[in-house]
Amino acid sequence: MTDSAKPTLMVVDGHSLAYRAFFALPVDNFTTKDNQHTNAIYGFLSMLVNLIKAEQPTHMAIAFDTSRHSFRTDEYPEYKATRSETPQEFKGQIPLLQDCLAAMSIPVLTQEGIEADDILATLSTQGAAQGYDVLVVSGDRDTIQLVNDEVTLLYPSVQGVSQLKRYDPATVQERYGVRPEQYPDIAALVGETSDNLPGVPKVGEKTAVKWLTQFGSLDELLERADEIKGVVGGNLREHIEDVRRNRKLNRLLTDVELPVAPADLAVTPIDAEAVRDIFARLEFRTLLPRVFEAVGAGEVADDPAAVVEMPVPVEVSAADFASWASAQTDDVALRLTLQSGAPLRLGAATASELRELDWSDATAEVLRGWLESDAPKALHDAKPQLKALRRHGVRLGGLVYDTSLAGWLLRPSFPDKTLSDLVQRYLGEKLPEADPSQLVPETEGATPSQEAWFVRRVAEALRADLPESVDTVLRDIELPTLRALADMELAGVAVSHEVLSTFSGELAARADVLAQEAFSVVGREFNLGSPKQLQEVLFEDLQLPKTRKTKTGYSTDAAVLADLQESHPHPFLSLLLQHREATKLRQIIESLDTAIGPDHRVHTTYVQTGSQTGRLSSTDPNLQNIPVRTEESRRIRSAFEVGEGYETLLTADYSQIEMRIMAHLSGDEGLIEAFNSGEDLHRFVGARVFGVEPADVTPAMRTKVKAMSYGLVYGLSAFGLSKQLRIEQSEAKQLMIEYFARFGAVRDYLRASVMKAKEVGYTETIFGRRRPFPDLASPNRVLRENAERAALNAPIQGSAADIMKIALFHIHDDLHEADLGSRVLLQIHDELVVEVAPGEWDRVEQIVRRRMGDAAELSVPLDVQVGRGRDWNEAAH
DNA sequence: TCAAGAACGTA
DNA sequence: CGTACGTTCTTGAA
Repeated sequence: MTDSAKPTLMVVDGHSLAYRAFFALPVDNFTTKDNQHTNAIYGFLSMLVNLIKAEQPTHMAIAFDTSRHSFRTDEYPEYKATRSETPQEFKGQIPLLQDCLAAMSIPVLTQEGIEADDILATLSTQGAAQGYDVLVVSGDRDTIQLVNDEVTLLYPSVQGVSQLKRYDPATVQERYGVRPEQYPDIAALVGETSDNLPGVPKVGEKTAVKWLTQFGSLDELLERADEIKGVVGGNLREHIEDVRRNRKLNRLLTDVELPVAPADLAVTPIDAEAVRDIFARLEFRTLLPRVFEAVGAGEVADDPAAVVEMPVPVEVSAADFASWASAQTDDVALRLTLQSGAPLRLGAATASELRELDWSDATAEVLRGWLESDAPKALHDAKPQLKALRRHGVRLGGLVYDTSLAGWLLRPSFPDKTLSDLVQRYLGEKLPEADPSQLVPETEGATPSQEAWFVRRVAEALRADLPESVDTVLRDIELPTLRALADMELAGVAVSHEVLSTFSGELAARADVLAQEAFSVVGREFNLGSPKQLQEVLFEDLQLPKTRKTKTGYSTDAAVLADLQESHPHPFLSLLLQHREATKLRQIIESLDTAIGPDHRVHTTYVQTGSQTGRLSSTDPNLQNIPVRTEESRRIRSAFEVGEGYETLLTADYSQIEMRIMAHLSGDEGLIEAFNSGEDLHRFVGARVFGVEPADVTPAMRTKVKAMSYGLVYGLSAFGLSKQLRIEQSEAKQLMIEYFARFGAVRDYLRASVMKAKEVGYTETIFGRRRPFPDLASPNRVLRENAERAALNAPIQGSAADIMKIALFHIHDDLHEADLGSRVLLQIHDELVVEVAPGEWDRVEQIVRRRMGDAAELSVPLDVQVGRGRDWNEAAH
């Protein structure tokens, strides 16, 4: 504890601590929407706030290095020369950090040619002499020399910047075995690798301390260096000049001419407005109250925009609700709470009023008019609420905003899903929630109208943040898609339990037989599903060669086993593969079977915010990965049947949509011609690449260019291509050369597209959907190259997803508007499954073909394949 | 009971 | 050392 009578001067090495924060905090969580990295700033400020709160300094300053150049480099050019280049992502944060400090009225000190630590040394010396308790905060060990009875060092521990270790003379003595002012002597002898200051070989801390204790001082030691015996003695004598130089360089300057004295550094009130501004720009929400709390000055409440008094919820009758809602001109935020998919209570919020009521069939009738009208409504995660209303015969109209979709569009990589997450991130507040683990919660959760009020405010914050193109995607693509998805989920798809269970029985019997055979081949029984036990059998019992390494052992995946089978044929391998196949299919069937509802249909849930690219995902169960590749596995698809009261299933899929998008985006004339020629794509490309007539393209040639074409979309390498095609890397490389010789614009486009992404920090689809890629600027090669491949793929996969969504909601809306009974059931990325009502085939087919074909205006046609059948398998063409 | 990893299904 | 997903199973720690 510091003496409360004395003022406390805190001096901080801004550079070294921010640098530590930079490496301690994951950049992913600290990147603004315009891709400014903020991890170092956040980490530093967070630490500073904690320090201020704990230490209550009366005077304060933060020192920064100006550049790497200093009087030390003049003296010894190699000083710090081995330090790797400071990452650009770090450098860019320093000016912003200094802006923050300026707003917080904390003096920032820099001096040309002088390092931050010299400034600290000078101030701490002056401060101690003038009767201050001094706290030096630095990540540089050289500052240990400053410690004395008046000066305490706070040094970050290995755990990171949040944990500071306190060094007073006793602690230094205990840790290093010498007095603080002797520490530089040790450092001089041992050397400092990070500063590129070599010391005496074979001399570590232990030896240095021993010598210093023995001789009393460094000068004495160097004077009598010939008294030291052995190899280290020789080393010392040989490196005596290095030691002198080190000692000279690690002595901190205590007489730097500074424009300020300790007395000028008195803590002054912060500029609340400026802090709020810059924190908003850096998207720091939670830090703001912490800063205000720590400095105890400037109330958050002095900004009227920041204080938002929540109105009191008013319980109303359905009739009152209806007339109140109808009178609103602005958006109304809605929140319908549910219990097992059924409406419970409805809450609504405007900027100044909250209304709520219990849901019942009677309220449904009274509210129907307003709910179904175009009166603008904002919701969070509208889909389940839409579905609940639909089950009660209400079709919600006027959905103009969904904060869950908006939050995802702005930051597709963030896991923010719940309203609570968004309130935390965009308002920096906590959504009141009842503790679910308590029967009688201590804190009340928010009521529906209070939640709606938060929805409204989050929507406002998001509207301000969303770039225009992204807002267009929200309105013109995502919201209409949401309505279609709600209906698709409600409809479900008819699945035959009989077909599934027959198949499942067969597979179970087969898996048993295969397992028994496998056991007899190996000579013992074990769990075929356990990779661990499997490895024992493969590599110990059977003595097969070790395969590709995984984190936990050796891989036993299908590709590896197939390779193994080729090099070391063994009956067990094929039995194992067949067993895997049978059990996998059975697994899928079982999960599908248990998902069949009382209506004999399976209702998946489409997660609209489930991908980073704009695709949908499907869960509970996932209907987007139903097997199709093998003849046998397609029996599962034949269990997906046309439902009672409907005539047939229609499937429609885009052929090669991603390649078409690539042709469009790249403008490659060869590829565009390929799609306009009507020739089979891979045959056409093969003919060009191998210089033969299309008719003379062999299946092997076709396979190669097909793999290459698809690989392009994923950013594949010659290595990857060779592995995929099981050919030599040199041949793969040659294939790529030939390919690009004919389709060079494709390569040019892909290159340019990644370059552009590096520049602006995000990729964009044809329709303006964005995906940020902070890692494109990463100094870590693996991270950066992964980001490059993903950035290559994102506009292509994302544009395809946009196109399919546009087609989907148009079809959905057309069917509804034309009063047709037919309905879309499934979306599998580039395929739709439609249940066609009796007598509607022709009209439905026309709508589907037209809407899919016209979903986007590309420089190549969008080819749509349509199939028809009683079940999904039959309907596939 | 939970999380991580391996494996594998789809586009 | 090819993108994007979700599910199941085993395993080992809690």
